[in-house]
This record gives sequence, structure tokens and C-alpha cells, in this order.
Amino acid sequence: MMKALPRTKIRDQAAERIKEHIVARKLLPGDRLPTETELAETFGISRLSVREATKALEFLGIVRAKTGVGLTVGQIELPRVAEHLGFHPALHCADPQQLIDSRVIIETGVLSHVTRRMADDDSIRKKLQKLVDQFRSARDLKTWIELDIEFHRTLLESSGLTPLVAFGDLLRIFFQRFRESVKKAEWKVGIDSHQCIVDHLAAGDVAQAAAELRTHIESHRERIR
Amino acid sequence: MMKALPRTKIRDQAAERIKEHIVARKLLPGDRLPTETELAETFGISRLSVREATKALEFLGIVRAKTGVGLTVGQIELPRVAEHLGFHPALHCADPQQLIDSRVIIETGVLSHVTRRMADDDSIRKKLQKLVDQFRSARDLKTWIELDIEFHRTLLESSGLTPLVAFGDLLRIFFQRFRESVKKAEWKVGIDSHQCIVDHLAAGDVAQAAAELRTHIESHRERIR
DNA sequence: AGCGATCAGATTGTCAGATAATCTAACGAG
DNA sequence: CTCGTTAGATTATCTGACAATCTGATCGCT
Repeated sequence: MMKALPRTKIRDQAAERIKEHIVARKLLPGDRLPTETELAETFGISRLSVREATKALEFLGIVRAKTGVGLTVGQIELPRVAEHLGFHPALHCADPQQLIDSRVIIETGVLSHVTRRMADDDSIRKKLQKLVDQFRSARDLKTWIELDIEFHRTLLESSGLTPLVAFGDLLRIFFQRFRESVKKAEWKVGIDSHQCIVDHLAAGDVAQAAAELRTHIESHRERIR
Repeated sequence: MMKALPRTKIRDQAAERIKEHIVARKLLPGDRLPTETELAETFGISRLSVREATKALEFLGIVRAKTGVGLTVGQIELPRVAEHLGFHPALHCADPQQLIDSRVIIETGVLSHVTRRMADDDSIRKKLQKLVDQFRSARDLKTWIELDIEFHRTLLESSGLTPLVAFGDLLRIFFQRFRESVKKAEWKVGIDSHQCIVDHLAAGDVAQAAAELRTHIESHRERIR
């Protein structure tokens, strides 16, 4: 199996060896890996150092650990990785205008997928409509924010494109503080926009829905300049 | 500072708290974090459990540790992430068709930004053209792949929207294996597509450039079904 | 005064030994 | 046959400790 270790940080070497083991054996998600104790013996290191390595790999989904059972090969899910993209300088230091532009591109870009799926599944329209109705009867900023977020997320989800849902979630985190500065009158406009977007989508009119959505998202532009 | 912990895996909670701390304090790369011992005291857990959390974060670059000094904030570096994720594409859990759709949306979505900037800065066109020329004179798969990646990345970069560049880099990691199965004749078609895209962009024709780019990216669709 | 060497203190890296928590399979009772 | 219990296996977390590395302060020499 694997041979004992040379240099650098012991846990990093262990992590590399585990990866090598997975590749060499052509292991797939769900396949069993040696136990922590076995790995510790094989590498000639402490079990806790093995754990440091496996927790690192586990963070990315490469390895799965189950108490009482053992270690298995995991799988790498894009949304989980995307989640941490928030610590990438491009997001962390992003210009607010870029956040707006990025949201516009993503959200208008998925609309053709939304309308196509909406044509087959009316529950999509119903779900969005329900959010608009809830928004209309909401009375405080906190709820408006939650419902606005929910609406836009549901829109992305309705496309079925999980990578973009993940990315939208990420942008949302950085966008949060801008929502908090929206005035009461502007939230009312926002409700009408959401309704308008749902109506255009229901009619299969991607271009009009996109135009409305763009205007809606860009309404933040002046306020956050 | 941070308060003591409730539930689930203790190390995972610790990792989340550390991330929250970084975000709440608006910490930047290089900024000091509490020491392992301090974190252990604050969270009311063992120092080794703190280490399991920090090693996980360190694997992605979010945290840096230096013997004798302490912990600092790091940042996500996608080449490092790519290395970790790319070692065994069989572990990737991302629907290929969704990757294609997402790429189409992102890359066509930035084109109006590219043409606008290209009108003011001819070096953008020159840079893209140079990549096409290099592509045309390349003779092996590895170089074709590199240049294709470089072209698409440059396209995103040319928009000036750094969040989308980072996200495009992430998508690329999951897309890598599909590039490797492209046949020689298809790479030649790819070269002409790149040229066509550059020409349309130079002419300020976003719609045509978008159509060509969509066709180019979607050329993968049948092969990776 | 400036430079280099040494040392003390701080912090991470790794370990040994141990108990707690969770899962699975086997066995026994109804 | 089904359900409950138990034993064994393995991960989750802990205490206590020493090793390795870094940084800043101090001292000695030129």
C-alpha cells in the first residue's frame, strides 16, 4: 500500500499521500479508505496528525468520515467550493458596481431557462407569485429583505442551474448591506417589479422580464455609488 | 469577541466561527487572528479541535499558520484550489450540461462590457488576437488546452468584472476534463471560433459575438452527454 | 554607534494515552 | 420473523507534554 513519509508538514504529506492512494486505486465516491489508525501506522505518524490531514481533505469534500464506520472517498461539490470563493480577493474587495453588474448578468442570463421550465411546471410560477404576495403584505424592513433575497434566489433556483445558484448566494452576502439602505418607498417599487417579472416570465417573455429585472437590480446603482 | 459554541461537529463550528470573525472584523490577508490557545479558550474546546478547524481552513488558504508566530488571514488562491480539486476529476459532482449553461451565461453576459472597454482600449483586442495567433500555431493538446483556457479567461477579464472572473476560474476547474477529450479537428474549429469572436467584438457587434461564443461553448454538449 | 550572535518567550507542530459518541452486525427473546 | 440489546469497530474530542520555529531584546565586539 502506501509507504512511510519524507518531509515538510507531516499532515500535508499525509494529505498528499491519501490523494495519491485515491488516484492510484482509481477510487470513486463511497469507496472505503484505510482507517485513521491504519493510516497512522502506515505513515508512521500520530493518529491526530492523520486527522489534521483528513479534516483538510474533508473540508473540500474529497474525504468523508463517519463515526464508528471509517473514512470513505467523497465528492467535490461545486456549491461548497463556491461558498468559500467569498474569501477570494476578487469578491472580498469587489467594487459595488461590479456586484450589480455581476448580478444583472447572472440573473437575466438564467431567465430563458426559467421560462422553459416554467412552461412545464406551473409550481415555479406559483412559488414566485407567493413570494410576491408575501412581500406585498410585509410591513418591516427585515421581512422585506428576507423576501427580496428569497425571490431572487428562487428565480435562480428555478433555472435548475445549481452553479449559478451558488454564485448568486455568494454575491448576496456581499450585497446584503446595500439592501439595508433601501427606503420604504423603494421597497414598494420593488414589489411591483417582482410582480412584473413574474408576469413576463409567465407569458414566456424573456426579453421583457430581463429588462425589468435589470432595472430592478440596477435601482441600487445610484444609492451605492 | 467570539462566544462559546453550541452543536454539530465541534471543529466545523469552530471553522465557521473563525470565518465569521474574519468577515465581521473585515479582516484582510495578513491580519492577525487569535492564537490557537486563545481560540480554544474562547470556544471552550481543546486546542487540537481548534487545529482541526484551522487546518481545514488552511487547506483552502483562508487561514495561514506560522510556527512561533501565530495565525493570520490568508486568501483563496484558485490555482491552489484547482490543484487540490483537479487531482481526480472522477470525484467532481457537477452536471456537465449545467457547467456549459453556466459558462454560456457568464461569458456571453460580459460581452457588452468587453466591447465597451475594447472601444477605449485597443490592447484588449490585441491581447485576444495574440492568443488566437498563438492557438493557431500550437501543435499539441496540452498547449491547445492552455490557450483555450487563457482565451476564455482573458475574455472574462476584459470585462473588468472580477467576481465573474473568479467564478469563471472555478467553473474551469470542473470543466477541465472535458477539454481533454476534444479531438484535433474540433480544436481547429475552435481556433476559427475564437477569431470570429474577436472580430465581432472588435466591430462592436455584441449579439454576433455572443452567438458565436455560445455555439463555441455548446460544441461540448454532445460529446460530454 | 552599529552589527552580529545568543537567548528567552511565544506560538505552532506533533505526540501518547485516554474517554466519549456513533455506527453496524450479531445474537437472543418474544 | 421482528425487535431490542450488546459487543466491537471507528471516529470525535480531550489532557498533558515535548519539539520546532519565529521574533525581539540584550549583550559583546569592533
